[in-house]
Amino acid sequence: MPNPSSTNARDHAKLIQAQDQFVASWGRMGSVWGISRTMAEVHALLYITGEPMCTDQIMDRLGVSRGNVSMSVRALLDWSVIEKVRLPSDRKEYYQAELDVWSMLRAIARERIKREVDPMLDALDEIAQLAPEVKSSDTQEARDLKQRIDAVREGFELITTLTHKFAGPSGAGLKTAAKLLAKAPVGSKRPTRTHSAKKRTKKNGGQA
Amino acid sequence: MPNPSSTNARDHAKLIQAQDQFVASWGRMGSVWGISRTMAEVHALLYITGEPMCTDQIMDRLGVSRGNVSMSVRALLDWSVIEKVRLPSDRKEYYQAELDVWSMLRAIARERIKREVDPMLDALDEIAQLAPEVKSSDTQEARDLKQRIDAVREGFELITTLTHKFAGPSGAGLKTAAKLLAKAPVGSKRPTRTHSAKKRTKKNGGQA
DNA sequence: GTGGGATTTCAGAGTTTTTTGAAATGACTG
DNA sequence: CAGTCATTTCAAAAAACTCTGAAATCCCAC
Repeated sequence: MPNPSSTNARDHAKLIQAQDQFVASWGRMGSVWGISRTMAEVHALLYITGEPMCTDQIMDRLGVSRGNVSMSVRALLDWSVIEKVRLPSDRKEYYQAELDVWSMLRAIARERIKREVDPMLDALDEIAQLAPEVKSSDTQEARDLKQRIDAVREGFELITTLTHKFAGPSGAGLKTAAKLLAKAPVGSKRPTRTHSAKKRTKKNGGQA
Repeated sequence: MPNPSSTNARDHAKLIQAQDQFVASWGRMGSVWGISRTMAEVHALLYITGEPMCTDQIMDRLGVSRGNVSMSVRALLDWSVIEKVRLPSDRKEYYQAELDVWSMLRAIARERIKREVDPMLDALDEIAQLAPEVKSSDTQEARDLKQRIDAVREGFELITTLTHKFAGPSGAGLKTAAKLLAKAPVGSKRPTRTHSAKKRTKKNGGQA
């Protein structure tokens, strides 16, 4: 590279370095999110640069295979955290990240619920089919079992509802939610021992 | 322990089956939480039965090795979702699960933040060391970079704060938080059921 | 159609995580 | 303390997961 202004050249290097480091961290974290490292890195790269990039650019910058980029990009499109862009000058597909962080965090929350909580709820529904038969000869054991399953289900249903409300595609407000909570007084450890929330089972199209 | 009259015997089988299925689901989910399958299963077993159990009972019921049970139990103790119990009759250690679901969910949230968000925040701090040097010759690119990193950091910091507040060891209230949110009006949107009946059983979003 | 690149797919190689099992250590009792 | 049984540790095996690369497919301009 020439030195148009030596200061700019140095700064540019720093900038690239910062970007790379961001990409690396995000990638490391990906594994912890149940996302593959590459998928996380691709996303990080598109997010941090803000530029539309094509497959080859991504391959080169991250040093991963074409196939891997293809699969990662596909998944990110499904998650709707990146989108296709057509550059008039070029025949290739370009990809660009959604630039609002909150939409990104929302997507993560949404996907996690879909992959973690929902299947569990389905399973609980299924299990509930087995348990209720124990109604006539209700041993203590049987009643306890049902009670515990319901407790778990209630918790997970609440979480799902909240996620749909705040992180759903309509997306009004993960940020809103956060702010609401941040300023809410955290009720002192007064044990409000009501186990109120009743059976508002909003059974989605689950199995069984 | 139970005293099965022939009707009870059938019910008892169902009960065991329901327990096993719960354990299996929880275990499957474990991998998705970054918990090993066995660790999740041990916890599920102790939770769903509610009984104190010793290493051998757990081994037999789950069909895993002694070493594996030992390590899983240790981790669960560290997370404080189970505790040691001494039975006067027996020399072995027995383990028993915390029976409040919310304490369990809280533990999960707490651990996840510790393992996912905190390291990311540290990384962002480090990256922020590189970026600021780009202040004088501020290209648009440089300013964008800083702005994006800050946006991410803000988001993650908010999440951390909230988790400490609501899921921290003092633990006042994941449930409280959920309730606060559940009744809060969401932004401009009326609480209509527009997309309520969404198919829960949906294919995983194309993740490799 | 046809040619030439862009994209997708997927079997197998490579990597990481989890589990096993047996030896080492610890803990209690007589 | 010596014996017995419980628990922990850890190297190596097994399982799960991710990535590669080349062949197959798609897509568009001519």
